[in-house]
Amino acid sequence: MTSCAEGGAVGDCRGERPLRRDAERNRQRILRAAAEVFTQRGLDATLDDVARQAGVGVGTVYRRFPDKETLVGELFQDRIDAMVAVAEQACAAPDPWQALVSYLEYATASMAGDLGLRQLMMFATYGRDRVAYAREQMRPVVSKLVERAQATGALRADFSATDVPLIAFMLASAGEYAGPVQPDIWQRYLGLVIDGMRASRDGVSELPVPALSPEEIEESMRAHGQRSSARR
Amino acid sequence: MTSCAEGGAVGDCRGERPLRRDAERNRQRILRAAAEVFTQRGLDATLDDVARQAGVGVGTVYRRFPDKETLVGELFQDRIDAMVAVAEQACAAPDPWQALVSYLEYATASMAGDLGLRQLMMFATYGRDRVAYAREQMRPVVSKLVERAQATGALRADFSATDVPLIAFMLASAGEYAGPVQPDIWQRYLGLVIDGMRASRDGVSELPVPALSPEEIEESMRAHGQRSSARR
DNA sequence: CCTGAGCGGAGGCGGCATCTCCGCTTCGTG
DNA sequence: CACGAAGCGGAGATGCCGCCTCCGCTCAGG
Repeated sequence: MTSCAEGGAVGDCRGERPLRRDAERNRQRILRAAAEVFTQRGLDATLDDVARQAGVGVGTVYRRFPDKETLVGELFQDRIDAMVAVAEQACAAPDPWQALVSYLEYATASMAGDLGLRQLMMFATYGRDRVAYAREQMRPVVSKLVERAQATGALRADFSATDVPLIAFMLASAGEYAGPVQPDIWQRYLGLVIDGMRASRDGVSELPVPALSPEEIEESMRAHGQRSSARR
Repeated sequence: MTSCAEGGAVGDCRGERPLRRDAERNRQRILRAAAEVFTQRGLDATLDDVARQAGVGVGTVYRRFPDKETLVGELFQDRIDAMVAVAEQACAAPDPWQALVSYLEYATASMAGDLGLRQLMMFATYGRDRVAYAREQMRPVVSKLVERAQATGALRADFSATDVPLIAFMLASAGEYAGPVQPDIWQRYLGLVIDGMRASRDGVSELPVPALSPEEIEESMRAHGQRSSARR
């Protein structure tokens, strides 16, 4: 299918044929649109949705990306990489407790703000090995983060490195529910969890975000009902 | 459609016509099967699935329950009621802190063990007003639970009654992820959160469940991948 | 100006969930 | 026991939806 491998023609052909300028522009539009759509509506979103959002025809999308999986992969690769990179940076921070907390916050924020990423990381419908590899890289780094924090005595001893991804996912899920109404509510529960992670404490640290009001809860429920019928 | 309202026949007819014995038996089977299926696989499960599980034909299901919504409603009504009832019972407990914790545990356990209930309560695709009504009833009771626990000084002052349902949902979501591998993992994070809810503490309370091993996390991911492709 | 890369979007295809229909079975009553 | 009605099963009608293809037209750019 490659345009040049056919007849054993001239020279090396593996360089990307440079793509006409308008085509390249469309490619970028598609990428941007896909990011937006998958982030907000999750991986269930249609490539037709992406096309509409990008303002191009479906055909254009499929010409550029052979299928959904490829597009999703290309899109989230760097976001996953970032996850690993931030963990490594955190390792270099001076205060081990703060380092762990920051990382947890970063991980949660990423997943809370991005339904697609959350689905990708936790339910592996698409980039299984990609994600598995990232997780593999992450593991020792997070372990180190946890051990160090425990060594200073700030982190409770029964906390485990594997708790980190699960907590991030869990908090992000809370955010999912309240998403349309108060997207940052996860910060409140992260605060709570962090206080629970301390080896000991006197008093409490202030929760960064106010609780939802009963009306807001009600509204969340309504919004979710609408969304799931509108989306499907 | 009622069999008796047709011709202005004898006496009162609103009593349920008693249903032949085998039919009643099947009805029960269906109800039991539906409970099992919706609990384990969520509200997306098909009525065909329910029929298969019950060992009856689809037709039988549809003859007894006009549509999915009716069946789901009938099924979850008492589970929702139980949620309210337990809250009220908790109010009567002697130790306010323990009462709140017990209720939180009960609510989380219910949702963690029942995907259908979780979807029903949080995403309201089906019994919107039923759930809304239950929530309405629950609200003052939970408020009381929270206020009392705060009055004793055990519960941090910035905790709010609306945090209760969100926390339950959040913890249950963690359980959802680890479901097939370690269904009780939510208890671990409930422990963590509870320690975070205390106004102050010295040291930590033991977490009731060990963390997942890296292998178990891996396995969860794999299981989820399979499940979502097998189910759809 | 002219050529082919690129475009759009209708529509083919396959899959899936809901619900119906009708010939056969079973209950239970006279 | 016999027979009418209640009940049953499950193939399949129906409608919907997501993925992807195809072909006639457009327009970038040498």
